[in-house]
Amino acid sequence: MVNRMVEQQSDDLDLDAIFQALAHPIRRAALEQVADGPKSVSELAAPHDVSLAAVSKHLRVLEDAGLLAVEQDGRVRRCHLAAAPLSEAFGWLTRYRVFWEDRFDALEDHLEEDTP
Amino acid sequence: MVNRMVEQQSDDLDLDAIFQALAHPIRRAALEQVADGPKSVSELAAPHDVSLAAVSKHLRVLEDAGLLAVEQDGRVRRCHLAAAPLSEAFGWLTRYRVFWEDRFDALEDHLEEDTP
DNA sequence: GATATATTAAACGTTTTGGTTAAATGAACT
DNA sequence: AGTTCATTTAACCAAAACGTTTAATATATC
Repeated sequence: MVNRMVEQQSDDLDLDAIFQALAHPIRRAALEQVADGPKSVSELAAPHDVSLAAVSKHLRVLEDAGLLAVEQDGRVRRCHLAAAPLSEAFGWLTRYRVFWEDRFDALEDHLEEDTP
Repeated sequence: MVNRMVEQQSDDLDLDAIFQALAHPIRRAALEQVADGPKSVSELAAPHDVSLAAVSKHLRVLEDAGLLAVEQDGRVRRCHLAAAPLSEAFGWLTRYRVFWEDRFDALEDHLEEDTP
């Protein structure tokens, strides 16, 4: 019980950072870009109409959320997708899936699930 | 093609608001609370260690993101879950599912998917 | 060694976020 | 009518987010 609360709390911290990271279009775009393969910071910045420094900061947010893995390669930083934390966000959302998929089954499922 | 870009842009606005709404523990908790059935503002505020006014603002954020539907019932506001927009966030995440589920299949699937 | 390139750091300004307390609104109860 | 209850609004504050421009840093290249 205590265990569960502690676990939830740390998950919360993760989820805060993850959802926050996903809440900006440039950062979501960056994730889409690296999903096509590793990209340098400049490559990631190119499509966006903000300064390179701004993009650099966005990438830091993604990195801090654990969504972007960066590897130094000479003077270039190769950014690649680290998707694992997304599964946490996905997992959180999954609990609500029944609520938009089938409204009637949803209630049943939920009640059963919560009273084992 | 143009259609897709326009669509994506409006989705972006939604996703910004949705992910932003999910990025705070009190707001996520509120959604969990209303998932158990409609709740008044006071009921939603009770478990949290902030003022009622603060919770009221959080609920407004959820409402603006379309995640909370509020219905006036006398002097009480009945808040109930509006899960539909969550499917948008879910949909966005789904594209990355393969990246954390099976790393090798992921690349294949992705490449196939992107080059029909 | 000098210079160009890639990226971050610093300093700064504006807007948004998240919280507070106190007052306002509006429905319900006596 | 007056009071209590549920909730929001207003005014305010501190911190964070997001952007800029101008250093600084470190690696390539000539």
